[in-house]
Amino acid sequence: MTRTQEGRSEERVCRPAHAPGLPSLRTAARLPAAFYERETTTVARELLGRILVRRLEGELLAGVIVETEAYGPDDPASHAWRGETRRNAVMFGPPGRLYVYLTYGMHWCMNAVTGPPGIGEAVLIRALEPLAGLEAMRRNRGGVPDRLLCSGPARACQALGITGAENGADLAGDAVYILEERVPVERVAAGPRIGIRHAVERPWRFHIPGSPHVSRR
DNA sequence: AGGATGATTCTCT
DNA sequence: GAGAATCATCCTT
Repeated sequence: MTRTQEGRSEERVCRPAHAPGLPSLRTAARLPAAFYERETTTVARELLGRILVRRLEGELLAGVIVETEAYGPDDPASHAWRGETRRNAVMFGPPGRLYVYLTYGMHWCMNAVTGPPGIGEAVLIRALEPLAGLEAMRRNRGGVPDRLLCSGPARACQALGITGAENGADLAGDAVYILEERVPVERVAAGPRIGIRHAVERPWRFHIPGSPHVSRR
């Protein structure tokens, strides 16, 4: 346990930014499009433990993906359910792109597009374990406890400064990218997705059990 | 042109 | 556990 400036007690949550064995955030290989061009639930599981990197104003922010949700195939809960529209068009494009949308008028959420072109499927990135650029994340998130910096799809986007401007970005590019190397993931838990009205029974939410950074403890 | 609707978060009880 | 905030998008007149 450590003490924050405000005196709250909280768990020590972050891996050392330069721990041995962690890849270089700038130069390490990124996941190729072929990784994403597979069954969406498989991609959702295998994104856990990968490092998502955000280049923001010359600074590198990063976090380990600890929670995801699969959307598709044949999924009434998916934005793609009623076909392609202007908002969800990126979902129907090539895999390995970022699909960013606005919900409730104020919250951005990000997805990794999966499956072959023409198929509208994606993986919602729901939570990250902050790894680098924590000062910027704290700034972007308004000084909440570190455990809450990226513990939800909109929180993660706010922490990383991801908005509609990043919609369609190539995840093998330089603005937002995901590394190929994976930190050890002991177990993966599967359960119902959060906040949806349709197809609530499908166990398409995946997370690393025990992580203090998932959206629900 | 207008109304309904969220893959959420925060604050309060 | 409930309610509000807040608006781009989508679907119906």
